[in-house]
Amino acid sequence: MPELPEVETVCRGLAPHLVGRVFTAVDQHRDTLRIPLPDDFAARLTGRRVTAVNRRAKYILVHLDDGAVMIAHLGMSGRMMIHHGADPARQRHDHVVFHTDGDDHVVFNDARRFGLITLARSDALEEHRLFAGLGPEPLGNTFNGTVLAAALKGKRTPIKAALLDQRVVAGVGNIYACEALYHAGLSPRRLAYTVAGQRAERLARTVRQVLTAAIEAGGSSLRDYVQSSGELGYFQHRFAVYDREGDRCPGCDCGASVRRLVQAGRSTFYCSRRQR
DNA sequence: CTACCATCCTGGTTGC
DNA sequence: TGCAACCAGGATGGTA
Repeated sequence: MPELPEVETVCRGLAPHLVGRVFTAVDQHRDTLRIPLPDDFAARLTGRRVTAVNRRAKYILVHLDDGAVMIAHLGMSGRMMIHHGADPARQRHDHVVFHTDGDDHVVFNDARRFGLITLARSDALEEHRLFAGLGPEPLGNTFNGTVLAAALKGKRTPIKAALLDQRVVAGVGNIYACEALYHAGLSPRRLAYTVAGQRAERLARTVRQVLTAAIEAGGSSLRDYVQSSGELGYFQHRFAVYDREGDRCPGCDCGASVRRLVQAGRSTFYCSRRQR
């Protein structure tokens, strides 16, 4: 489920249930997700109080009172679900259950196991191998057209692929790359280095706008729940092009229809009239 | 550098 | 209805 808006939504859903709470027990049902869980994972969390929950790129960060941080990535199919009251029956693909001293517990479920959970020191996060090299946060105040153009300079790869490169900008995935390019009027095939100046300004702006609008909508729910509460995000109803092959281009009177192409093994949706 | 491919894994949808 | 092929929100590593 997860690009930046979905991960942000999950963090906001988790925070009220975790911040200030103590992990009373952690049930670990699997040793390895995308990477192995740390040694003594459950023991290192048990008894710790959560001080904050936030996000970097598509990573969920759960900060603990001993200076450790739990890093979680949802991959393609990961979910963090909040369960109230007594333990419900374990569901298929529930890998870790976090019990707190509150009324509820959090379950990490991931059918495909492309997600990961690990631990790091909060004072060394930016040097952690998962974070070293990540580009700017698109909703942060360091991201703008100038910064984007600098990251794209000299890159002869298609702009669509460049937006998916987490070193260029952190947190954009397949859906929002398509949407941002559409709103910027840029062809997904355009070579990245040609996006500079006004084009880069425009693209930086549309990336920011589409992500912000998606967060306000609670993210997008395709096949899965997004919000930890189990509610559905609804930004998918506002997609201009993503998964809309054959639909009329929605934003103008160009009369063209949305097309699909494959780039770097991923589907790209676009309007060839509007996007140049 | 670049493009391209395969890989990790499961499940839902589509088409015959 | 059965079954196989194909597709999926991500990231990485290898090859030419």
